[in-house]
Amino acid sequence: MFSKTCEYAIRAMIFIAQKTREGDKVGIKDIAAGIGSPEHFIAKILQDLGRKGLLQSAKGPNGGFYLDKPSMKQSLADVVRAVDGDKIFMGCGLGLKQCSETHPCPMHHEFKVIRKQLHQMLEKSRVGAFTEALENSMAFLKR
Amino acid sequence: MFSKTCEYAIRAMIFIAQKTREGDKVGIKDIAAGIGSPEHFIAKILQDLGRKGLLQSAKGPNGGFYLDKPSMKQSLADVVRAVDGDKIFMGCGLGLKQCSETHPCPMHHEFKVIRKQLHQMLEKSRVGAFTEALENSMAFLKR
DNA sequence: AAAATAAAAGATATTTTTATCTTTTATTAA
DNA sequence: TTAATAAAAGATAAAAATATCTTTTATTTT
Repeated sequence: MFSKTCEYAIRAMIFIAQKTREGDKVGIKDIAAGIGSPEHFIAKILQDLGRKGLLQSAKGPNGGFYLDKPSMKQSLADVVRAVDGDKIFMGCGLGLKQCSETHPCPMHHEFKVIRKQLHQMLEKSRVGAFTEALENSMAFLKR
Repeated sequence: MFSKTCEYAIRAMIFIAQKTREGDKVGIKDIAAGIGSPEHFIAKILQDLGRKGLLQSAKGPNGGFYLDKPSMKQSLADVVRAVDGDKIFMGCGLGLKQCSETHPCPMHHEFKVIRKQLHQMLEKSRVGAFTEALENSMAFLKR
């Protein structure tokens, strides 16, 4: 459904949000360990998310990644869009570039329903809103 | 959503079904031209689908690809499963292998709803049932 | 100021997906 | 039974995604 990069990004954002709530910044090693991703790979992904303003970071001792107030309120849809773009929300299910509302492919309307639901579901899910669910199963962003 | 391979496969199956309805077998070149795919690439994909029994083919003059009665009734879900496997229907939205009904990731239940709908939609769509929709817009399986 | 810490950036490597090219096998028709 | 046709199979190539390693820059603490 999403690229691996995007899956890692979502898991990392949720993980960082959780740590931020606890009042901590969190380093790359802890994030990689916490979500079960390759360390250098998630580092690259977070650099990119940082540049795009989806998360905050601080260099040096006691540094690490964290989320400011507005970042905590971002939706999973925002994360997906930043990483994979909006083709999952907009693109044709059969990969046809010319497919559109006025010039629909044979499956256009069927896919439209699914996409819309996926979109709404991801828009509703805020990265900072997983605390409760995660408290018992923090281990769960791994593997 | 699907791999490119899978998108081509779906488009080709619908295209072949249409030609079969018209009473013709159809060659690789026509298929490639008809769905806007690289010729050799779709050839490989169809070879694979043939081996798996999703379509039929005949070598030699007047040969080509076609669908027998049972093949015409296959669903798009069958095609997707044959090409991309069932991870799109079953896998965790966040890419977590251990995620399951009894040990769900934070987004498990939300994704479940979407997946189920996608699954049902694809199960309902038969490769042989696009004729009407396509008659006016056959050009549409291209690009 | 110097040493230590941690992210940012840059470069390289591996794997997977997508695409292409060539040869072989089966079938038909003349 | 030979020539032509068309898919099957095999081999190779290019591009994209995923992963790793090294160097640099910014920050903090001593």
